[in-house]
Amino acid sequence: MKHIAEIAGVSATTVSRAFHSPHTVRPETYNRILRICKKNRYVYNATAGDLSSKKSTVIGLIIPTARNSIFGKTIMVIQERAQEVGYSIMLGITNYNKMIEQRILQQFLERQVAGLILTGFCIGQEGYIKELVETGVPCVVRSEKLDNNDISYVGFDNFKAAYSMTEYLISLNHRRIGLIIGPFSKVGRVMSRLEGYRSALEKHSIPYDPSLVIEREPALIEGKEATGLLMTLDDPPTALFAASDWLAIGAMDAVKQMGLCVPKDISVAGFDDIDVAAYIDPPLTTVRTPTHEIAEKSIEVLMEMINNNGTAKRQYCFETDLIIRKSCSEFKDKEPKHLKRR
Amino acid sequence: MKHIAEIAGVSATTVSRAFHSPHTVRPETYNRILRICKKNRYVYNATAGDLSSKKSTVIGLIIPTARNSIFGKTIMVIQERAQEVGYSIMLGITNYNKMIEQRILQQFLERQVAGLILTGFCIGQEGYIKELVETGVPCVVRSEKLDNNDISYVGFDNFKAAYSMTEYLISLNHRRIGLIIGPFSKVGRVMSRLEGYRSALEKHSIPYDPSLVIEREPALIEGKEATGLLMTLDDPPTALFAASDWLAIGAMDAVKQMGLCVPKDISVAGFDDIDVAAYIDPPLTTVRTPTHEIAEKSIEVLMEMINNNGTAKRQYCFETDLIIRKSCSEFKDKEPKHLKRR
DNA sequence: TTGTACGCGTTATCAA
DNA sequence: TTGATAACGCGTACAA
Repeated sequence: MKHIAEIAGVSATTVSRAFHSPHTVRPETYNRILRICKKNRYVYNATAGDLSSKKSTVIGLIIPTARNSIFGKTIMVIQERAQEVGYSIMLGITNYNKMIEQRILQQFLERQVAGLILTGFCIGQEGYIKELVETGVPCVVRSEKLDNNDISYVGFDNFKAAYSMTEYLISLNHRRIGLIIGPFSKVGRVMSRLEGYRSALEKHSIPYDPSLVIEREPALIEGKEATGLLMTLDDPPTALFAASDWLAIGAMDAVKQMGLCVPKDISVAGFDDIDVAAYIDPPLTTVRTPTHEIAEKSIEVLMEMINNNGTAKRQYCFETDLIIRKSCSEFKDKEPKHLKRR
Repeated sequence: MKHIAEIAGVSATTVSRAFHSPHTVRPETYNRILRICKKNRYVYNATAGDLSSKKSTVIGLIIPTARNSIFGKTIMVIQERAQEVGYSIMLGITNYNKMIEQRILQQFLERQVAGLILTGFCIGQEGYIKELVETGVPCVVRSEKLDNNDISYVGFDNFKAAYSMTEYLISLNHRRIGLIIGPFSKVGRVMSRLEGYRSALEKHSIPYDPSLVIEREPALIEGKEATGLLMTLDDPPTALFAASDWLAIGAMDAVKQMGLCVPKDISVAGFDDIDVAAYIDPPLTTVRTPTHEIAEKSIEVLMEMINNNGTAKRQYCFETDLIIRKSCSEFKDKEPKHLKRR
């Protein structure tokens, strides 16, 4: 910049002004400066600019995994919106690991991010996050509904969503409902799902059987393996609720390979309503979460907080929908192959 | 830092040293400093540090879309490796749009990224990229095989991969092979795929029919729609080569909804070998690209370049594999329903 | 082992 | 409309 200033015969200050407030500099000078910048391939140093102005134009986005396409969508929406208002995205992936989450958070803070979008957080981090917020770091938690009123969030009710799917399965006369679920021991929103499942069972006086619940990371192969375990139980389930569509698709594959038929022999339900869910055979009955809306609202809220010094707290809880397709059917006693055999 | 220094009764320099070369400061002093940092919740300002040391510990990653799970994998691997060596990832998504690509590139440059990992680049950008490289910005292009020797890349031969799949379909006696393909008019590596297809046809003296080629962004719904178009042709294809698994899965769905059977009535082949490809019914025959290896090698090469002032140029071209599953079969005259009907 | 002085590339402030 | 000067928070060189 100093260099450009010399060539243009003006002060560095004027060059700086040419960038952030062009109207305050004489058009003539302005054009000359710009021309010289082009010619000398000058690139503005946003790092120095941020330092000097004590601002920041990067926001940190933390997600647990990028394998899942719902996070892909989220990333796209957020990055696009951020771009529009001149912000860049720093991305961190935790793998559901608390240590990594901590490290990334620390890294982002050191990088002076203007704000943070978290996808929930690991169990035991709430205190830390709260501290952050108190320090004045704009921060919105997405995909989760928090009890804490001090933290902004944009999410949905995981408990309720899982509850209603479980209840739907129960309404189909299922009593032995297997649950293949994400890392509930690590992440609050997944724990809420488990609680929703348990609560629905309880409501309908169905005893909770821990052997029907398997904790797995959301991936096809995990769903497949877990299903293998579940189906070899002495008293196997007649329905499988996989709290992630990937797990569900993996589960369906396992079931088919056992020579069983979905939903005739066993019902399978998912969670998320990813795009493929409708393309699977049979199309997957699942819970639709408003991924797109959440992503949009998250960045919107964050920008609002940034422009208000992190003061404004917003909490949005979107509705989820039960998407009934063809992978679940009513349980009729003794019909399923795997039960008959015994 | 100055503040911490005052409290600790040392100079700011010493505090600084306590962070990046602890061994040069007396243990006693070191511990005191660290304690005070904790107590005062001091967070290091990496932005200022980078500015001062004229280094940077963030690398820019540019991808066309996050919807595709192969990019998800890529992101995870790269972000993980980067994390390990203390680098942060800035993410940019171009949506296959040249203007956006330009803007993101510019933004990243202004942010003083230490290096760049590009997923190919839009047609017409090569000059710009080359300029970048000449300027000394460490830069590796992934997922593509470049003709240009001045640019580092870690990719595979898109031409060859498409060629061999097309040839495989031809070996199955198909002569009318529909091609549903990504934005080849925008992106070089997709164009290579198209050329591979054409070249294979030519080799086997099959005339190229433009009406059999449809350009779509890689998404389920696009594959579905494109297939609808293709199947209503006067002389419809007997095989569909979708140059992305998502397109292929969409295509299979369309085919099924027409009451046709894969592969009996029509063969469908994909590209990428995403995880679900094996879970679809019938399992998808596709081209496996070494996503994981490419991601790993990309970041490895980039780090190497960064440590060598961007001097070292590396070019890696990995092999792709034909994964033969069940979605393609030999074409026997007059057997397919949609041909019989006519 | 520690401190001083200076510079990194920009913006803010104030004065001209 | 423009410029001089002092920050911003840190690293580096050199001296002590």
